[in-house]
Amino acid sequence: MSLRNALFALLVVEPMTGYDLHKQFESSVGHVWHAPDSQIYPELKRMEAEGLLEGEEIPWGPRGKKRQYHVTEAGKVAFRTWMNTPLEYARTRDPAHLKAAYLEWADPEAAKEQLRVHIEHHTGLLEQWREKVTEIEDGTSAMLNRRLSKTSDADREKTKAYKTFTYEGLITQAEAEIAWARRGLKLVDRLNSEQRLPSPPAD
Amino acid sequence: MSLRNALFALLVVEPMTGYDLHKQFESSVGHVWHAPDSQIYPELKRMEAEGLLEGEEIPWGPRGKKRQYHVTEAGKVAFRTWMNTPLEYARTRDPAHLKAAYLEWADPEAAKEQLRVHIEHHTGLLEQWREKVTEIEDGTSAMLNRRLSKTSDADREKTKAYKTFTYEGLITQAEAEIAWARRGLKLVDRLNSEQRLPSPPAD
DNA sequence: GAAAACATGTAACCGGTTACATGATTCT
DNA sequence: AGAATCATGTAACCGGTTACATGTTTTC
Repeated sequence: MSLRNALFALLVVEPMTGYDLHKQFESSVGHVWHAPDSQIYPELKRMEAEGLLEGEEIPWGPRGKKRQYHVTEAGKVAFRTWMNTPLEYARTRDPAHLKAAYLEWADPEAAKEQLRVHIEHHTGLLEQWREKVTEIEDGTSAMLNRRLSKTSDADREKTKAYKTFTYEGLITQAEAEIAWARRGLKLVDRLNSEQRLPSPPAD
Repeated sequence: MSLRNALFALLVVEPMTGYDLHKQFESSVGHVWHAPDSQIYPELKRMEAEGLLEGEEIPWGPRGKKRQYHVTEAGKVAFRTWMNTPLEYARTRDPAHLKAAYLEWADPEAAKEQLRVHIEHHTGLLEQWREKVTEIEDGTSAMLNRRLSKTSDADREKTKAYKTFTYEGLITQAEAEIAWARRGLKLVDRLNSEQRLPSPPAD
């Protein structure tokens, strides 16, 4: 049940509405967790019902209103407990590698196209993550600055360090995927050129 | 819908029963895909109903029987089509990295314990995958040998090469995770020793 | 004779996705 | 006035997990 903890992670920094959270999932945190609004709003209600959050009605314009949630003490305890509990590792389910294992069933061109898409996908991620690291280092991340402004001096360095550490991990992952797919492209070429050009007779 | 394609991948090699498939998911293919029997049997029935598989009742002992499935031509077309279609990349949902980003909320000891578990988990995977590569190279993989015996000479090298390629990719991933978590351990130590031992006065 | 492995399911549940639905406010 | 954004949901569905349920055959 990690959606709940992703929500905690954002709400311990500052109170937010469901819509604010939804936007966060589209950007920064969205890189490690994503959820559609249809999941966010009901979960917030459940968490409030369980006493982990407290919602406050805030007027918005002449007739509109919105509900801003903040984490209660019970909520902080729950979040801290989750943070201290080791993860359970689920068995892998990796379509990209499943496919790679049976690539002899694909047309060579289709195989290459898929490896190219793999490279593009992870190149896109890589760029975003490098940007994030730059933002953290330059102090130009709005979200992180808000978070740091509410953090004690002692914890400020930690907060930044762990964020950087996370993104560096994701960068390493992406780089590994790209390198792997590049090797795959060469492999497809090699396997198919050999087929067309059999080894010369040993005269 | 990749369970279906994982089943195809196994059944195009040779006919199998649901139980055989279930065992496969516990071992070799289980590294890139896993499914419990409660999912396998109904899916096989559905695939048969759709004409993608054909099941054959096989007597087993005096009273027992089992159902062995083989892929029909329509099934092969479906599998090949999937193999030629690029994957859609779903948005990430990565509990380990989500947690890492907020590690300042965990006790330092709990944080380190989780990084250690991460290392252990991926070390275990690494060992299994290295074994797989060795098996492929030595020709000691029973499953792969059965598969190769039904493969034309031209495709034999491809089959082996793509399998090796896949496992090498998984090895790189695991190594990256281990290296990352090791850096994390050092980071936790550094951040907490600094706290206890503030920088000496610049006299 | 007992245990391990073979063989095949059903049912309840759960987290997540997709599609649908609606209305207010702010910006241009 | 219209578009973009803010704001909040419901409902149907789907893939996957967990727990439950049952019987046969082979091996020791």
